[in-house]
Amino acid sequence: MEETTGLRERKKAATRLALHEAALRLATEHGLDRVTVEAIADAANVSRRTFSNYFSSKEEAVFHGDAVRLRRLLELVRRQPADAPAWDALSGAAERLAVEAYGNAPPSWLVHRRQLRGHPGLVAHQVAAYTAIERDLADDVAHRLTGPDGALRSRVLAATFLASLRVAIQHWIDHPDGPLLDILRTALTEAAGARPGTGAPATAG
Amino acid sequence: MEETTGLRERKKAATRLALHEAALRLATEHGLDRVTVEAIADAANVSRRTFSNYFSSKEEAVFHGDAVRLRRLLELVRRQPADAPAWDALSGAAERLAVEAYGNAPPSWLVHRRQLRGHPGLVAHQVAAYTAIERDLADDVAHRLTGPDGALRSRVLAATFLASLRVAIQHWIDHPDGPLLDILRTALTEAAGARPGTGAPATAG
DNA sequence: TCAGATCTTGCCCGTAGTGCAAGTTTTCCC
DNA sequence: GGGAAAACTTGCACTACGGGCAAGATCTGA
Repeated sequence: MEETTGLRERKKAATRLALHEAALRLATEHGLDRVTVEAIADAANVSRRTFSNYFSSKEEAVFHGDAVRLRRLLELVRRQPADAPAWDALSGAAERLAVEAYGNAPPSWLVHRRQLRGHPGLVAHQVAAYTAIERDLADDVAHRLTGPDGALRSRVLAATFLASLRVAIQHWIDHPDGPLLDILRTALTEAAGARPGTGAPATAG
Repeated sequence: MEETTGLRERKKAATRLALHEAALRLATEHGLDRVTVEAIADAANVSRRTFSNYFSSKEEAVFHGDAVRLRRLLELVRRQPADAPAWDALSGAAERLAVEAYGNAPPSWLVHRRQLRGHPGLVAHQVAAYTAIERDLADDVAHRLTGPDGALRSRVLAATFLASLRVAIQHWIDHPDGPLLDILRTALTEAAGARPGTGAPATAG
């Protein structure tokens, strides 16, 4: 827990956070496409040019929080027991994330997020953020797999896992009746056992 | 198979196709970010403004082919046997798509696609295109599910299925040793049975 | 304290996306 | 076949975005 960062680094973090929060607030207030980069920069007391030094687009600024949480997820996966099978490691890390990063999210956060739901440019960036770490995640779980086609199968695992996580969080934002953890478990169970849950496929013709 | 379309419609289709092909060709030749919308429009003999009437961005023009195939996939899913379980319907449709839409793709197509691999703006758009139909797909398979949490679970199914399909196609483009169908089956099997495939099926504690 | 590294800002340019209105092509119906 | 209506194309103008560049401000390390 060493927080011995220099002043410069702390200022940068503060600016990044200010831009992120300004972007989130303005986007939920007026709708993202009625908010200019300049307005976000103004709200964070920096120039338009400086905004570009931190984020490459409005969308990236809005989803900065998600990006942080996704990096945290990677960290959690790496810290799973060395002998845990791939899917167990992934779902274990996800459940941990659901508690530590979303467990005590203020209701206002949910309201904010629900405002942003459905905006085309935003969902595009959101899924892009998820798939951005797909390769890293696949690399991290590859060693937990046995059998042939490791590269392909670890990639499928990472992709389906991230898709499940994304859907679970989205569902929770839309229907916040109950903790995310319950929804996440349902989603991960469905993903892990698509076969038994839907009926026996048996080679499916 | 009625092709009784009017002249206007045929012209529009031709223009759309010309723009798509020009975008694909120029992007593979020079790299997408060194190609302007104006250049694509010129290559298709229309104005820059007309380009915007057909596609909202370069990326959309490049991925027009994928969008068409994804719509076709929806169609194939709807035509699956009414009593087929959800996952069977999805994988059945995917296997059909692999044959009919990718089965006789010329090698040059694979080369083109490999050129585009890894471009950040492109993968973002690609995954966005996939998730764009996620909701429709979920609605189409919801009635094939039994049990509680149908909305969530059908969404998870659609999302994980599309993720698997995307990964399979990507893997095939990167390693075209063998038909897509084989890779697809491996991917879908891994997705459907993530748990048993990865090692110990029983809680693995 | 001070030199070097790093960050911020304004300026500028090329590109993107879009409303609008005028001109062109296709359709539809008599 | 003719002519009005609908649909499409195009150029223009304007806003916004992203990023290179250089000058000034701020932080760091010795």
